Amino acid sequence: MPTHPKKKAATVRDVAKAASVGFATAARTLGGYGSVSPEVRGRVLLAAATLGYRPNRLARSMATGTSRTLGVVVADIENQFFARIVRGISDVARPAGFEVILVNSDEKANEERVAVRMLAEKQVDGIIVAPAAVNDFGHLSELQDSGLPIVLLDRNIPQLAADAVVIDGMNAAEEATDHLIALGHRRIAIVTDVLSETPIPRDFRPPASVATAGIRLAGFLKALHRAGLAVDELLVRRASPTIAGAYSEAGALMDLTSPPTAIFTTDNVMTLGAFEALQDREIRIPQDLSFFGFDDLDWTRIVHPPLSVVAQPVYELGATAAQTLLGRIEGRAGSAQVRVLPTQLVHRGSTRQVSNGHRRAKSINRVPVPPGEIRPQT
Amino acid sequence: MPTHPKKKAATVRDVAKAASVGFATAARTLGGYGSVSPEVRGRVLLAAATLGYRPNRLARSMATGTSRTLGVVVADIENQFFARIVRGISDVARPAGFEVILVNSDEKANEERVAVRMLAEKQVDGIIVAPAAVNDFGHLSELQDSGLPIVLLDRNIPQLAADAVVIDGMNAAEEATDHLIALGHRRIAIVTDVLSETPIPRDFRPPASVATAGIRLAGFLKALHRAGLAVDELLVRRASPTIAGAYSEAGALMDLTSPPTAIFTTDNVMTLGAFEALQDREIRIPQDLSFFGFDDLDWTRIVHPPLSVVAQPVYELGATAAQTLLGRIEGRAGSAQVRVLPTQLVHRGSTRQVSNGHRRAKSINRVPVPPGEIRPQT
DNA sequence: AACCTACGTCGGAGCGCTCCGATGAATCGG
DNA sequence: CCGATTCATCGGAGCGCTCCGACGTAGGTT
Repeated sequence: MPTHPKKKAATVRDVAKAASVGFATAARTLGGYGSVSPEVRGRVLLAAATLGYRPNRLARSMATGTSRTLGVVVADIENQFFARIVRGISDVARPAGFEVILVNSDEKANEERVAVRMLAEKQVDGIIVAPAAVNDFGHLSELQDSGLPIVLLDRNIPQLAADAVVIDGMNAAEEATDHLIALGHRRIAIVTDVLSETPIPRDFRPPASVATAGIRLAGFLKALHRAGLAVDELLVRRASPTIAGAYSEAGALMDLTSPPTAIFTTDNVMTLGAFEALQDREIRIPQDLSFFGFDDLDWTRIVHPPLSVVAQPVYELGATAAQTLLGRIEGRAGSAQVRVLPTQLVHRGSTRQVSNGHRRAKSINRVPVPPGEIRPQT
Repeated sequence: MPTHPKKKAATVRDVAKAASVGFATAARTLGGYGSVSPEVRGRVLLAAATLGYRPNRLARSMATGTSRTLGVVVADIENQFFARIVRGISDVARPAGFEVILVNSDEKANEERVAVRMLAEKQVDGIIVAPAAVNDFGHLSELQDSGLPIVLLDRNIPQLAADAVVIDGMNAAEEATDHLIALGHRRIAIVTDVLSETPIPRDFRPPASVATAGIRLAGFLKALHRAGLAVDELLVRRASPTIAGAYSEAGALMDLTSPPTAIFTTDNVMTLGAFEALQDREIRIPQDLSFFGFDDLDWTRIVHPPLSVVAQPVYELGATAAQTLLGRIEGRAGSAQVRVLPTQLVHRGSTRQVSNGHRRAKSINRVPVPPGEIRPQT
C-alpha cells in the first residue's frame, strides 16, 4: 500500500473510451446536459461507475464561468452572532447547490479587502460580507463594478447601492432605552464598542456613522433626547470589542461617584462582558441595577436573573442574505434593496422600576413611553 | 450605469498584448514564477495595473492541480465548540494561503458523505472532518485511496489510519467523575447524547464505540467501577443532542424517586440544557446537587454558581488539525498520527462534598481519589 | 420518391492558466 | 576569435470540462 496511491482520476475522455462513445456524448451524459439516448446513457454510466469517475468541478467552472461557490466574510466566526448567521447562509446555499467559503475579517478593513479580492479571484459567484468599516469600501464597489453580486450583512453602506440585510438597530436601541426610561431610570449607561465612531452629541442627531454600534448608540441617545434627559458623557462607554473590554468599562461605570441605575449593552459580547463585571462586583440585578442586553443567546436565559434583551432574528439575517444573493446570481435585476428584519424586546427579569426615590417614575413597563409623559430630571 | 457592467476581466493575454511582450512572459511575471528581466517586469506590471488585471485562481488551479482550498466538515457551526475549532483552522490556513470551505453535517453520515464528495470534486487540497459516524466511513477511506489528505477531528477512526487530533475524552470524564466520587457522591448521574452507542455495562469495559460521547461515557463508567460503585442505569441518560434534549433528561433525573446527588454532562450542549433544567426547578447548586460540566465556554463563568467544567483546548484542536493537514499537503510522509491534546479540570463553585449523611465522605477535593479509599456503598 | 425536420452523436474550439522545450542573445573561457 | 554555457523570452501543449456547429440517420410530410 503506497503512501500516495494517486492513481490519476478518470476523466470524461477515459469514460468515453471505455464506453466506446464519442467524447462529447460521454460529457453530455455525465454533465447532465444535452440529450443522449437511453442505451448510450446506460453504457456511459456503467463505464463511469466502473472507472470510478468523479467530475472535476473546477474544470466545469472553468468552462461555464460559474463556480457554485459563495464567499462569506464575517468579523469572527467564534462570535455566536456570526456563527448563527453563517448557519443561516449555509442552510440556504447548500440545497441550492452552493458551497460556502468562509473568511474572518476581525473587523479589519484590510483583512476584508484581501479576503474579498481573493474570493473574487477564486471566482465565487457572489459575496456576502458584514463590512468591517462603513467608510472604507473601495474594494467592495470595485467588485460591484466587475459585476460580482454582493450582499451586505448587518451593516448597510448606502453609498454602495448594494443589497443589504439588516435590523433597525436605531429603533431597537431606542425601544430598549425607552423601556428603561419608562421604569423611571434617569442615569442610564450604555456599553457599546469603540467601533461606534459617532461623536456623542449634546442633543440627539441622526447617526453620522452607519456602523452597527454607532446606530445603536444613536438610538439610545435619541430615546434619551426624546425623554428630555441630558446625556452624561461618563455614562457612554466605548469598550474594545471584546468581553474583557466590556468588563472593564462596565466596572468603571460602577466605580463612578454617581453610578448609573441602568445599563444597556449593544451586542452579545458587550452584554456578556458587562454582565460578568456586575456579577463579580456582586451587584444585585435588578434590585441595585437594571440591565438590558442585546442578542437573545441561549445563556441569557440561565444566568441570574435571566436577562431582558433585544432579540434579533440572527439566523434569518443569514438566510435572507443568502436568498437575496442567490436571486442576484440567478440574474434578478432591479435596484439594490435593503431588507430590514424586525427585532423585539424580550422581557425577563433583569430590569425593574428604579428604586431610589425618583419622582415621576410611575409608568411601568409601558414601551415606548408616550412622548412628554416623562419629564427631564434636572 | 448598466446593471451588469461585466466588462470581461482582463486576462494574461490582454496584459501581454498591452505590454507588447510574449504571452508566456506576462504569465511568468504575473504568476510569480520563472525569470523575467526588470524592465519587462515593470512594463507588464504597469499594463496589468492599468487593465485592472486579476488572476483567475480557478484557471491556475486547473493548470497546477492544486486549489489552495481546504474542506472542513463539522456537525454544526452554531455549536460554539465547532465555531472555535473552525476559527483555529482558519487562523492557520489563511496565513499559509489556503481558503476554507465550510460544511455542516448535523452529525448525519449521509450529509457528510455528500459533502465530502462535493469537496473532493471541487478539488480541495485536503479535508478536515469531525466524522458523524465512526462506523460509517467508506466515503472517507475512498477519499484517502484517491490520495486526498484527510484529518479527523475530535473523533478518531482507528480503522481508517488517518491523522487525527483528539482529546482523551475517557480520561477527562474519568477525572471529573473521580472528583465527584472524592466528594463523597455515590449517586452520580451522567447526561450524554444518544450518539454514545455504548451499551451500559454492569462493570466497566473498554468502549465499543469510539464516538466522542461513547468515550466520555466509558470514562465515567470506568471511574465508577474503579471506585467500586454499582452503575444505576436510571442515572445514565442519553439525550437527543440538543439543549432541549438535555433539559428534559436532566429534569427526568430530578424526578426520580431517588435522584442523583451529582450530575456530569459530556459536552457544552448537554451542560447548557441540563443546567437550565436545574435552574428552572430551583435546585440549589452545589447545596442540593453537585454539577460538573464539559467545555469551558464563556458563559460557564457567569452563571450561578460558576460551573466546574472539563476544559478542552478547542481552538488548538482546530489549529493543530490544520497544521497537520498542511503538513500532509506539503507532502510530509509517514504513517498516520493521532495527536491527543490535554484537557484539564477547572474547579469553580458547582460541586461540593455530598451533604446527606454518607459515610466515608471525608476526602474532599482530592483528585483523583486514591484507589481503594472510597468503598462501594451497598 | 424526394424532401424536410428532429434528434442523437461527434469533434473541435475555447475557458485562463502553468509548464516545457525551443530560440536567440549575451557572457565567458581558452 | 569561436564554441560553450547561461538566461530572458517565446509559443504551444496541456489541465478537464462545456458549448457550438456539423453530420448522419430516422421519421413524417407532400
